[in-house]
Amino acid sequence: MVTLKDLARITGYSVTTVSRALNGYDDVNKETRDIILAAAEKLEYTPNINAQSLVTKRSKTIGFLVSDLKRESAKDNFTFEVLCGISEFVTEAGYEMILLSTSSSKQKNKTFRQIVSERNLEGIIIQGLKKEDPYLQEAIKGSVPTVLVDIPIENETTGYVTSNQHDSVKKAIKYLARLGHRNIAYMNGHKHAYVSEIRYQSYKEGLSEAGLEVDENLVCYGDYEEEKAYRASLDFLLSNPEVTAFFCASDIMALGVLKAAKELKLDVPKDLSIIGFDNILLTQYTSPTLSTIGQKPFELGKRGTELLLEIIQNSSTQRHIIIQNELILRESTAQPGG
Amino acid sequence: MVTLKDLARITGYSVTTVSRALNGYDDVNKETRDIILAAAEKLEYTPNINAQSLVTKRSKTIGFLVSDLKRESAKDNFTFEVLCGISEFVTEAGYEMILLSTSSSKQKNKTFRQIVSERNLEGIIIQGLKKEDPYLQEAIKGSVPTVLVDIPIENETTGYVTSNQHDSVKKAIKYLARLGHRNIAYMNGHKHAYVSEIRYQSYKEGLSEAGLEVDENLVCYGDYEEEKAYRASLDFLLSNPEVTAFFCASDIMALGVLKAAKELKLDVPKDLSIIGFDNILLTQYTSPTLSTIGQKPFELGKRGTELLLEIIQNSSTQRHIIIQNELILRESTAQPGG
DNA sequence: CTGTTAGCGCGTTCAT
DNA sequence: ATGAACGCGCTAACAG
Repeated sequence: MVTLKDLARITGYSVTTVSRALNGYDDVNKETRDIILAAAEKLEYTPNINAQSLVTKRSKTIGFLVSDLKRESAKDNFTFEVLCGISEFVTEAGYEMILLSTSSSKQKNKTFRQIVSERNLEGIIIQGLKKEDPYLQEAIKGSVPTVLVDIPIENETTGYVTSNQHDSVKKAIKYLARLGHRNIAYMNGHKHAYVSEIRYQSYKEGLSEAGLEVDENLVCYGDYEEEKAYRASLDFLLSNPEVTAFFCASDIMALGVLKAAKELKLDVPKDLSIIGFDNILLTQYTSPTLSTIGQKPFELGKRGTELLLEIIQNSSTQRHIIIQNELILRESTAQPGG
Repeated sequence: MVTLKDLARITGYSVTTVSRALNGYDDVNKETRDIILAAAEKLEYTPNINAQSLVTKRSKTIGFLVSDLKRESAKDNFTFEVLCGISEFVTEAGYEMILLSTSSSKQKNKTFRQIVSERNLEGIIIQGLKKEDPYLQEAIKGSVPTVLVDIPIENETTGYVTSNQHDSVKKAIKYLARLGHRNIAYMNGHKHAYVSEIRYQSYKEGLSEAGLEVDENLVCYGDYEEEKAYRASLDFLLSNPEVTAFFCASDIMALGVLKAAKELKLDVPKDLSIIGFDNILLTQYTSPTLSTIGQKPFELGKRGTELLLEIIQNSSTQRHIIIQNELILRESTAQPGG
């Protein structure tokens, strides 16, 4: 490892001068700078960011905090796409990202503030934490620059990125209504997620705006899991034969509904239309292919990082960014009866 | 941020004593220790790892180096699963992981060694780099503890994790032969990946051991992309109607072959059997569902991290770990002709 | 323009 | 059993 001291020794200048030459200060002789730069290049000098951050308080590092990354999470390429988006922008900006996975056991030992100060993190992006998660609460109250994915809360040091879920869900519901569907069911996820609430509200508003009545009995809960959605919809479809369309808060649950429909010999879309949410890769390969609301998680990650760095540098004019979703129509939607 | 100095001021002891009490040295009075520990707990003290690493040279941080994480990589849940595995073990061991994504532009400015020393990384896990990647070469030659995923190279400071690709590919080929297939084609990926070579070799050996001749003309190249595999196999199947089975070096390419078969009105598996590699989620949802060789990327990540930490601590007895794959038979394989 | 001094937060001699 | 002094690699205040 080559240090400033090494460069100082070799070039004959003091550590201070070397530091200033390298950091582009203009109070250093041009020739001196050239000599130092040449030496740095030759020896492949890179500043030790840890040492730098100790004095400047700027670690050039942000954290990406996600809920417990277990084996099962691997299916969730939403998180991964967000991650890729973060990675791309963070690199461009000369920062690096550290992956933080919460686990309940860990939370007992370390507070959010500790995790941040341990490594001088300049900011944090949070995704997938449940509403009541203590880390989330701490992040919102604290003064560490934070960007939330899909959790619409903002304050002095907190911003968020999300998609126009409200509009896009309403659009999907109204689309179904326009096709002629009158009994449109909703498969919701668990109540720990902010998005469940938003999507549910939007579903109800969509119905209203389409002139349809809201019937609380047409709501199922699938916990964002295929298996649970499958079982829930199996029962549900049996006892509610009047339902001709299902809007699901996630594609994974839509797969469960699709499976249940097949089990019940219901033809999709002839007997039952299905719309999911996320546009996961699978939706293009099921049979029938699945209509869905497409999110752009990569963009969420990228723009979220952008926002975070703005908050860190105090150069942000706004505290939230909305990415546009798109309604993607495939084979799983049609007029009732075909 | 609460520091050792703060604790010293509050408890009335010196910084040195506080440091030793917290680090479990036994040359400190029990009462003193209790007082200090209580204060630390109360103030939620956490050591600043950056400062620690400056003096101990142990940053408690490893890097996960992957090839350019672009928007398209998001489909690749192999990488994500490896990531999840790393995350799980790294956390258990009190380490943290930093995500490093290479890009050719970045490589011009920074050498591998620089990336490591910049943040005092204790070790690196490398996945998905091409054979000729300069970072990979540097990693192997250098003295930074390194674990390679699916690249069988080992030396004093380099180890690897991989799966028993050799055996599992041969097993798949011999299975097809036992079903009665005589003309088994191979869809290879690009030549930049080590695994392409290994799988190709194993394919040939599998044929030989099954008493079948190796015909170089039965090899296609799909670059690990669905679209390319689709186009390559479309041509190929037209001009090689005797082929009744296709072994593919990845599921993604198997999807391309499946698409081509449908395009050509070939029934899978009656007219054409297909086996893929990876066991991606999609393989369970295609129609027909896809037989494949299942890897355990989560395990690769987890065990790889385990190995890396052993190399770092110099406690490793071996330098490589092999995870067992499994041949998963679904609907895309049958006897020729049905 | 350049060097000296100081200190970020921490662990580690070496005294006492 | 405890503390003073030093240094990790770096930037910043001040002097000259």
